[in-house]
Amino acid sequence: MENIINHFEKYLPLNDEEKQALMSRVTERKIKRRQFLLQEGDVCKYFTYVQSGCFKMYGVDDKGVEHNLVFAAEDDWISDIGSLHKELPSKLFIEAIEPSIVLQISKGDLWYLYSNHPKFDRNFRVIMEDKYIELQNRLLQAFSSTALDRYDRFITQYPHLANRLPNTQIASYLGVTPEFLSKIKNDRFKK
Amino acid sequence: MENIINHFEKYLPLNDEEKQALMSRVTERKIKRRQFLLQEGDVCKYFTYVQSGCFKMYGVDDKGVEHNLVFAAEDDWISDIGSLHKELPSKLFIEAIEPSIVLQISKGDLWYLYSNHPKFDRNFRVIMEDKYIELQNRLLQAFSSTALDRYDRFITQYPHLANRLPNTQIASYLGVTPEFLSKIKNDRFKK
DNA sequence: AAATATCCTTAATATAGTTTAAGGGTAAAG
DNA sequence: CTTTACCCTTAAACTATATTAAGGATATTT
Repeated sequence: MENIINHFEKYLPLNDEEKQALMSRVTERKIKRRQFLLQEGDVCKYFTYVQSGCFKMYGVDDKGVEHNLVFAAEDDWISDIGSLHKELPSKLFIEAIEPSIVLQISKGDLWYLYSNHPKFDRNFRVIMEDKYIELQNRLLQAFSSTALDRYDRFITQYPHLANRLPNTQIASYLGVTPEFLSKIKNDRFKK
Repeated sequence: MENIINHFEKYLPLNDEEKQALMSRVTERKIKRRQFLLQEGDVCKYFTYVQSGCFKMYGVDDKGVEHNLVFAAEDDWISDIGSLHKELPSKLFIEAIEPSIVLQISKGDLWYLYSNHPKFDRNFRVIMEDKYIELQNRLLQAFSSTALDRYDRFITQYPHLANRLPNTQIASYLGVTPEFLSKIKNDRFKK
């Protein structure tokens, strides 16, 4: 629980009342490797804070191939925002890559925090903005640079993830096959 | 001015005081074709509502090729959120594709509206969410479907844009060259 | 209305990335 | 501690898309 409080206090200090409100609205869960927080067709019910472990959020195409949209490790958030806010069935999966511990806030509790403690309003808006910016950069990269460039940037930008994740997951994030990523790494090493 | 009020009232009705606050914080500008609202290296100063006309927001790669991230036509918003909120130099351009009329809100005025009229807070959060969802879908598509599929979805999802925009702009949005888009369209027609 | 700039198409050649297949290596689960 | 499942690599054949080049068609600007 301390982690999530520290997380918010990176932006703005919380008073005791706010800490209390947050802690009472959050549910801790232990998640096994390969367990799902969300499956395609279900409505996303929670905004999830990752206390420890690691998750991927991905879509599956017609051929059954998975495409990783985002990873979330310790001290990060994960949710299908679209499904959560509009209460529509998700097209995505959220799955644990490692055994994990999460803190979840339901949509109702999130609304409660927003309207009773405006500080959370601002905090969550900043979180959303950061996520938006991340996606925008990713999209620009996807269109304007080669797979090798994207790999280079990935390992410099997310070194903690690059070490932990199997290459097959990184390949899916970069938008290439594992075979091609293997080739990229080999070519890169030779230089 | 009526347009922007109608726009907000799609979500929630505004009272006179709110309408007044909005109208007094908004600046109308006439923009010529090819005029920029934002250029790479500048800090994005405004959240812009498009009353009439059409804009593109794009990045330019090492080779000088433009990559369209989003379009915004009548009754839509456009801004480099990252640059606006963090006050950092943008890596993007926002340029008019047609002669346009816009209503702009500065960051300061936006903050004023948020803190004095909570309804705008909710409205702008919904706008942001919608933009986020749009980007997320676009990213998933970029990785999981072929250029032909992306083109098909584009013309069914944005028919009003598909008619108006030159193919070269659509190609840049889809992430292909104009030559290849031309081929796609030809193949598609033959079926 | 003329002049200029931009846009669209076609086609040949080139390339980044995929597919298929197969063997060996590593980590998870019983 | 063994077995099963997953992961990584290599390489050859294949495919979607890029590049280059060039001519004709539309718009915009003068």
